Amino acid sequence: MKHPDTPPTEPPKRKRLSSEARRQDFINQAIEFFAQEGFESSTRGLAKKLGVTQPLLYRYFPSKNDLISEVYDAVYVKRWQPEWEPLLRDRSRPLADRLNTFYNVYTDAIFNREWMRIFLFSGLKGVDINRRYMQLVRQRILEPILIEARVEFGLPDVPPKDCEVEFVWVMHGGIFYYGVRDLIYESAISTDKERVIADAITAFMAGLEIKLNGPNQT
Amino acid sequence: MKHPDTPPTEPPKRKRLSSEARRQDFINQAIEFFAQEGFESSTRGLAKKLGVTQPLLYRYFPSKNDLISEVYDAVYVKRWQPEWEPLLRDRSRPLADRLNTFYNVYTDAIFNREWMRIFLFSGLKGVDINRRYMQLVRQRILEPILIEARVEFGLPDVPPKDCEVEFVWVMHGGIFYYGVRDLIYESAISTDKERVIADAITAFMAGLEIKLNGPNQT
DNA sequence: TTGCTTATTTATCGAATGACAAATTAAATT
DNA sequence: AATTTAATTTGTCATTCGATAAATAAGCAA
Repeated sequence: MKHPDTPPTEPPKRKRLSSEARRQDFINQAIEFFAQEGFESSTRGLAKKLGVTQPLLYRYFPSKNDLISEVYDAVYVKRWQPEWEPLLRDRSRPLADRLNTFYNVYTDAIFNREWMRIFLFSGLKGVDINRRYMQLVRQRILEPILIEARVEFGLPDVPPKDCEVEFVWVMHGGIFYYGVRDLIYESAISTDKERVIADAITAFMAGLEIKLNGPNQT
Repeated sequence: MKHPDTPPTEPPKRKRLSSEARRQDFINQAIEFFAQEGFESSTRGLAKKLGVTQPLLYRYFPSKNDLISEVYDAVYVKRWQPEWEPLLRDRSRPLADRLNTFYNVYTDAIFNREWMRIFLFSGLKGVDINRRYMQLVRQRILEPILIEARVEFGLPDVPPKDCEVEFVWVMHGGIFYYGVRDLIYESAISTDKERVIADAITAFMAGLEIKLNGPNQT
C-alpha cells in the first residue's frame, strides 16, 4: 500500500513540479497554522509544523508578510465560487428556494475553522483584502438578493436603499454568526445547519415583504 | 466648573487613593491599547501610551496575563447591566416593544470599538470568560425572550427547544454583526442603528410566530 | 531638617523573533 | 563518475519580548 507521488514508470521531471508542490504545501499548512495560532505566531513554529528549518521558508517567500498575503489569497479569493451569483439569479425557482440552496453551499465553503479564524484575524488587522471581501459579498450576494426580491414581489425595479441592504446584511450576518458560534466559540446548540438556515430565511422573507411594501424609507 | 482632583482645601490623604486610581487608569488605558493592538502587543507599547516606564506595570500587576484578566473583567463583567433581564420580562408591554428597547440599550453598551475588538480578540484566543459570556447571553437574554414569546402567543409553557434558541441566536447575531461591520470592518452602510434593530425585530417576530406554531421540531 | 516609606526609573537578563549568508546535502545533467 | 544546479541546514545578527533587581526620586511624619 505504497503511494509514491512519482510512480516507478515515470521517474524524472519531478524537480520543478515538486518545488511548486512544496510551495503549495507550505501555503496550505500555513493556513492551518496561522488560523490556529494567529498571524503573530512565529515562522519557527510554522517551520516546525512543516518539518523543515525556519530559514527554508525564506527561499519560498521573501518575508513573513508575503507568506501571509498568499494565505489571504488562498482563503479569500480561491475559495469564492463564481456560480454562486447565477444561482441566486435563477428565476425559474422561488427566491426562498434559491436562498436556501445558496446559503447551504456558501456555508459549506466557509464554515470551517481555518476560513473562519483567518477571516476574523484579518478583519481585526484591518487588512485591505478583508474590506474588499465585504464589498464583494454586498455586490455579488446581497444586492442581487434585493433585486430578485423586488421581482418576486412584483415591485418596480429601483436601486436598493441603504436600509434594505442593511436588512439583508443582518440576515446574512445572523447565519454567519451561527458559524462563528459553532466553529470559533464552540457554543452552537443545534448542529442542524440546514434547519438554522431555513428558519433564518423564512423570517427574512417575511420581514422583507413587510419592509419592501412598507411606507417611509431612507 | 471646578476640576481639581484635590482641591486646595483638602490637600492630604491622596497617596493611597491615588495609587488605586492610577491602577484603574492603567486598566482603562490597557483596554484601549489591547483593543487596538491585540493582546500580543508589548507591555512596552502600553507603558509608552501610559507615559510611564515598562517595569512600573509590574508593580501593579504580577504579570501581563494578570493585567489582561483585569481587562476582561472590566469589559465583560462590569459592563453587564442586571436591569436588562427584567426589562425583557416586563409583560406590561408588547414583546416587540421590549425587544426594541432592550437591543437599543444593549447595543449602546457594547457597540464601541474597545468592547467589540476585545470580544473578538478574546474569542479567538478561546479564553474561558468568553465562553461564559455566551452562556450568559443565552440564559439571561435569549431564553427569556423565548419564554416571553410563548406567553405572548398564548402557547403552553414548555422549555425552549434547541432550534428555537438557535433561531433567537441568529437574530441576536445579525444585530451583533451589524456592530462588527460598523465598528471593526467599517463597512456598515446605514448608521441608523435604531432602524436596523427595528427591522431585524420585525422579521424575527414574524418568523418566530411561524416557527412556534409550526409542526415538527427537534 | 531628618528619617521612613512608597512610587518610579535605570539597567539588565535570558529567551524568542524575523531575516540573512554561508556551508552542506541531494538531485539532475553531462 | 564527474559536474552542475537547486534544496536544505547551520550559524548568526540585531531587535524585541516579559520579567527582575537595584538605584533614584518623591511624598510624608517626626
